[in-house]
Amino acid sequence: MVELTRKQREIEQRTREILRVAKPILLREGLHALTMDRVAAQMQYAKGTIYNHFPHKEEIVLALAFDAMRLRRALFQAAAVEDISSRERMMCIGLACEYYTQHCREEFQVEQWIRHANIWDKSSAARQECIRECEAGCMELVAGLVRDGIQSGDLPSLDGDSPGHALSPEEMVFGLWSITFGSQILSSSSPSLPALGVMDPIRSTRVHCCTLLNGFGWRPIYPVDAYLLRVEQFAETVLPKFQAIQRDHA
Amino acid sequence: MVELTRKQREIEQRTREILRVAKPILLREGLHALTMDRVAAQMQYAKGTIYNHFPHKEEIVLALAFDAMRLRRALFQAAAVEDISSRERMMCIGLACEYYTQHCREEFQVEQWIRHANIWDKSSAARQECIRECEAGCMELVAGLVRDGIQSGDLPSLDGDSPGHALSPEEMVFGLWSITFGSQILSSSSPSLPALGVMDPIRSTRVHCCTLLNGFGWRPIYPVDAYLLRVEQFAETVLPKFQAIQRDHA
DNA sequence: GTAAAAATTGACAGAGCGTCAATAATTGAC
DNA sequence: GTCAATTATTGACGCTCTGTCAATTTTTAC
Repeated sequence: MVELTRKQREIEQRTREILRVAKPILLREGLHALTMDRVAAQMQYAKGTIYNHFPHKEEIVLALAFDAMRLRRALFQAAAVEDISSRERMMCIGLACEYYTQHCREEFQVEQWIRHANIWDKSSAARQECIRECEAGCMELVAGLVRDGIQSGDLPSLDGDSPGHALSPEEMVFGLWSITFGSQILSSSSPSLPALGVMDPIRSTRVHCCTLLNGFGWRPIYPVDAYLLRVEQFAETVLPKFQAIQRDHA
Repeated sequence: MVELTRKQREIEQRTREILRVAKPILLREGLHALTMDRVAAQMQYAKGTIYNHFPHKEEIVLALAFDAMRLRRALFQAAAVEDISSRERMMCIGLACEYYTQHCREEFQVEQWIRHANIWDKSSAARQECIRECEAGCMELVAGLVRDGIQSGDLPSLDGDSPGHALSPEEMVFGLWSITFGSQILSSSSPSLPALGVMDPIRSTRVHCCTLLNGFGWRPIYPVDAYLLRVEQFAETVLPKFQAIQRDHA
């Protein structure tokens, strides 16, 4: 649509280059090591030029996080369109989460930075909006699955005949989101987890999700053992897909 | 035990005073506003004196967070000793969490700062240990309840007769911890939650915990409605206790 | 009362931030 | 191809915060 001059393309290219340079500094040495001076020096540009691209380093961090979230969303998307039952697609979303934390470690790590108040508050409304939208997109994908479940009759709805639960689709998403998110944060920020007796947080989280989904009455109801086996099966199917998506993203 | 000279008491007193001064700055204006110069000026001391108490501002933040966590632990403790069934005491722990996030807002907010990598990494091993210990203490309280449940026969154990679940006590704690922690973080860092359809995150979280506990097979098994009512009942009992603890803490 | 120990002070060096006037490069009209 | 207008680049500068330390004051112990 928009015609870009050579110069404009160059500038855009450099924006990407700045992110490429900033990422390892942030990941390996932390926020305090990421300085505009250093990025400029490493790229052989003057500091002012970097400031033309990003008004402060926090925006660099948020831009990196946005990239990371786009990868997450792509994984979710791939998981959500598998040609299987709604509950099983939900299991695949879980696998996407696992894949993201385990095999897209850098992206996962970068994503955490947006929760830091000083970074979030400092960044522009526009970029905040991008991120919110991406997050909402992920949530919407999952909520869509819940609605599919209700539509297909696999999942009793709030005002349906089964009084076993009392949650709207979005509230169910909130529960799954909380438990997945909570486990991931605890796993990544609490190195003492094994010492506390949690040997295999991934397996635990799978079990918890299964328990929650069973509790919602989402058919087919799985005994935990069967569920764990089924997840392993799906993992083999979707893993190559996830890998391809990760490769394309870079 | 230890005899303290007047001077030593003065110094200890001042350490507390520094925290008292720093807290509102951190809460209301954020980390960047919390500078040693400013604390010193506000207390009418030279900057060097403040540095005698804390080697950098990050330690001030961690000290504040430690205070906050001690309050949390005290609330947990009060909840765990209620003279009711193990499952019901677990419900009270949930209420303690809710109380902490809702009515000890400042403490909850301060506690979040320890998750910030730059703050955590910069602080001394000693203070990190204090915090870890306090966190482990909270976890241990909950794990104790799970063991009580198993002992009393209300909760089928891993190698027991009910194959309905497959988790160790610590893994169950991990699940409850994750969902509670996850909800709290999402609620506090995602102001768009209501916009996404999650109107009452506290109620949702209660339902999710109930679902999880039922899924563990923890007797008495509650239908969601009955559970919500029971929680409200308990809330009335424990609220005054919580309030007293909060008052004493200040 | 006095000497040793401990605490306090604030000036200072160092580092990063973000700005901006000066300079250089690019563009487009003729 | 030239030149004026536009746009991009530069790095020195002022500012703020950090953490240190030698000098000074206060406290302690005898």
